[in-house]
Amino acid sequence: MKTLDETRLLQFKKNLSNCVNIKSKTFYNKELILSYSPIKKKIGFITEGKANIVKTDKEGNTTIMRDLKENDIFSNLFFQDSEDEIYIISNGETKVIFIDYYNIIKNCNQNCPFHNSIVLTLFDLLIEDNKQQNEKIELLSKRTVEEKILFFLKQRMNKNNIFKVTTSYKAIAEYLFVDRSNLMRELKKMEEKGLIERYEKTIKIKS
Amino acid sequence: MKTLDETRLLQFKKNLSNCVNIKSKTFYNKELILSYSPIKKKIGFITEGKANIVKTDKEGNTTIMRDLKENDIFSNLFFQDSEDEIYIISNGETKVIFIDYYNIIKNCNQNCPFHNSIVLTLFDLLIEDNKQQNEKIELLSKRTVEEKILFFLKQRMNKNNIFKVTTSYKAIAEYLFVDRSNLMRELKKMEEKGLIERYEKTIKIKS
DNA sequence: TTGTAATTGTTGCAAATGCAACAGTAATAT
DNA sequence: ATATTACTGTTGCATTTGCAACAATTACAA
Repeated sequence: MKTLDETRLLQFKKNLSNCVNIKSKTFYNKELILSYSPIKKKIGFITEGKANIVKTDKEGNTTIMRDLKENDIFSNLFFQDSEDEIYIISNGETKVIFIDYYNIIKNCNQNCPFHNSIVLTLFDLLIEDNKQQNEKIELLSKRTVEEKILFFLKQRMNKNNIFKVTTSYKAIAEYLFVDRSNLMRELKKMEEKGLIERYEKTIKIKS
Repeated sequence: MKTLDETRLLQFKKNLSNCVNIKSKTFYNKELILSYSPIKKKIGFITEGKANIVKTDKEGNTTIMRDLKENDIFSNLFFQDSEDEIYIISNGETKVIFIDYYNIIKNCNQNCPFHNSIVLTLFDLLIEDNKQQNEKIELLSKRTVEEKILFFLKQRMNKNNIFKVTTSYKAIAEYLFVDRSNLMRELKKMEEKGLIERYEKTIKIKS
């Protein structure tokens, strides 16, 4: 049984609007949702759309650290001060609720009836995020590009073993932290080996 | 200012013993602390010593996914059912407090005065864990072994730019997901380049 | 619609990396 | 004290990977 079902998330959103000073905001494609800040501690919750956690190092190399989607949370609390710059960037139209960290640790009102429930849901959302991070670490622990691709595909394929590239091969390569041309080359090899079938942006996993 | 200072962690441990049905247990070197289980949902808190999150794939390859130390939390809730097996293994003598997940989501007693505080501390511990995971992802996003080594060393060096290998080079290679012999080779190259100085298990970072 | 920018697909090549093997050393157990 | 096991350090070699460059295609904006 999932700990975070639709009903609970709906309740969560309702509670939020009753309890904490929340701010809701809509972003369009490639807008900055949140950047590292030790001052304004915020937790964000995606109610609609998608976003990426993007890192840029001092040489200007950009990597996609994480994909975020509806019902995922993120926070500048998750990042340490670093040489690299880390941003949350919208991927298409994205609606976000911002929750002030201090509203969580301090009870918003005396005995606010919603507070407990909100904190517990945030707790479970954090666990869910933690799980996703572990998956990413597991993905990156794969030794070869082929293994990474297979792990990635198997995680995302539907019932019919089909995965559709909704973003781009470029984005996938960035997500896997591998060279794009090498990703293409490996996909071709995998097709020759019979591991996958590929028709443009549709991939069928055969193993 | 740190959100999780010594005082607060001390209070946390005290509260735990007053509130939730906790179990404290001591493990010796290389013992199994926790494994994946969808039934018994537990959160562990390390009060003394160190541990590793270790993954073994179906070919038997073992990788160290994370290092855990005093005041870190872990949970089988953080892992999804997977082909690979994931365990928490003690690294030397390790003391752990186990907290039942259901004791967190259900208030242990009516209006237990400790509960709120415990949940909030767990919340912050989760954020801290999240941060550490992001650091690991950032580490793995580095393109070359040299970059990985430097990132790893800079994170762990002391005020005098010294890092002491307390575990083993083998363990570090596993943590960086790189070949051990290649790690040694790169260390040698880095020494020749003047990036580091090395005397057995003591490394001085010079950049 | 047309021009511009972004993505895809491909390849040669150099460099980085993993693998295997082995000797030497250190740590641990008997 | 000695045997056994684990770790360190090194190397040759094959393979994988990233990089650079380019044409072809697709998406997007003026």
